[in-house]
Amino acid sequence: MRYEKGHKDTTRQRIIDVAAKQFRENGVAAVGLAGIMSDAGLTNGAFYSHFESKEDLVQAVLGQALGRREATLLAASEANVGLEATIRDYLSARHRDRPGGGCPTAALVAEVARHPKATRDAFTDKVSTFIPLIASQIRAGSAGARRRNAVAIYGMMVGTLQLARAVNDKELSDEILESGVTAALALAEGRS
Amino acid sequence: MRYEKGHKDTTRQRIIDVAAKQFRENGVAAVGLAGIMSDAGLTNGAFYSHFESKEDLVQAVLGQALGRREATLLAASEANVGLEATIRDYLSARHRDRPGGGCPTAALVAEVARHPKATRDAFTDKVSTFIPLIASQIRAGSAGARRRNAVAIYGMMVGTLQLARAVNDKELSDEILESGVTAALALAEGRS
DNA sequence: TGTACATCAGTGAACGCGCGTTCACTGATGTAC
DNA sequence: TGTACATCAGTGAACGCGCGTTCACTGATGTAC
Repeated sequence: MRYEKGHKDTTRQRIIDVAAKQFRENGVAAVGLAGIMSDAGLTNGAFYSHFESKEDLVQAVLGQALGRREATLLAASEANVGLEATIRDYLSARHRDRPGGGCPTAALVAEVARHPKATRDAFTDKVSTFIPLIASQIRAGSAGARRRNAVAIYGMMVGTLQLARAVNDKELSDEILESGVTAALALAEGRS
Repeated sequence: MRYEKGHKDTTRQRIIDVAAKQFRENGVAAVGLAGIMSDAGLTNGAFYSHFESKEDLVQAVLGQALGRREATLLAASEANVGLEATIRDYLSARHRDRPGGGCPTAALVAEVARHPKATRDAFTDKVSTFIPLIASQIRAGSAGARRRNAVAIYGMMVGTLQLARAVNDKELSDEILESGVTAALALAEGRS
């Protein structure tokens, strides 16, 4: 072989994309490197010419997936459209039913809490940028109240999406999503 | 050997207690049966005279740990003390720092969503009983609004506790807990 | 232009290890006669 | 009262398997002279 310029970056990106999907669908601990590599069309051994370890891949996945969320939030913030669309999209049946392409926080936050410092640092950095991005889209209240409500909205979106995914009853699951939307919209409007 | 009456139940309970702690601390997927059994003072093989499989143990743990939470909620509801103490206790630094003895939902909800139907059924049953128990402690609003806010409070408590645990910055983590308390109390008072 | 060597993404077999699960066995006690 | 057998919680070695990781090797291309 010998590959065109940028080939290695493309391959690395393909591994990250596959891992991002599998991690969110099944959790980091339950996903093996062999399965990731074969879905990426490669063999086992090639993994270590792209990443130092599984943990290194976890950090790359988190950084990139959370970075994408950040970009979306930033675009919404600059377009000055308000949080409603973001909240409705986040707490939708579609998002609930497609964890593989969805929010990495909702899928992985509990696992991240048990991972090494470097991984938690990467996560913390992104959370720190999410909060003011959400706060900037809240209409009313002091700066402190807007920030407080931003944190609460983020926490509620993550928690209600997870509940809706875990519950084994479609009606209850839909109700959880709707309740989350109503309460999050109230916080987004600066009420309470 | 040969053991006094009730010995086997005591042993089974000890296994469940050890597993409940380890699962909440490290996640179901990351915890092995050998470690559970040795912490319970037993050897590998004894496991299968108490449980049919690891999944069977997961169900026993979830049922019991969630049942304990239900009993606490029920007591608070009957004492008619309001939700404030429950919320402050849930979103406390103490609870954040001791996942092993804490809320099984916050620790395991994302994993439960990926487990077999029987496990998710056990979880769904308990969530279904939690919601009216929380709703009954909300002061104002129509029955529908109280139930809606109960779901939102539950989701927010779970999500903000998880965020506070994952974040690697004590100040930010404390802020997340405080923001959750403020917003949850607002919902508990029937505002918004 | 032709030859020798360097580069390097990817291969695929192998490493030791811990997993969930199985099973023949132990040994203290209870029961039957 | 003494003997033979049944019971059963727990032991501990072993099962096959997939894990993360390592490594000698391949082979197409680029570079040096």
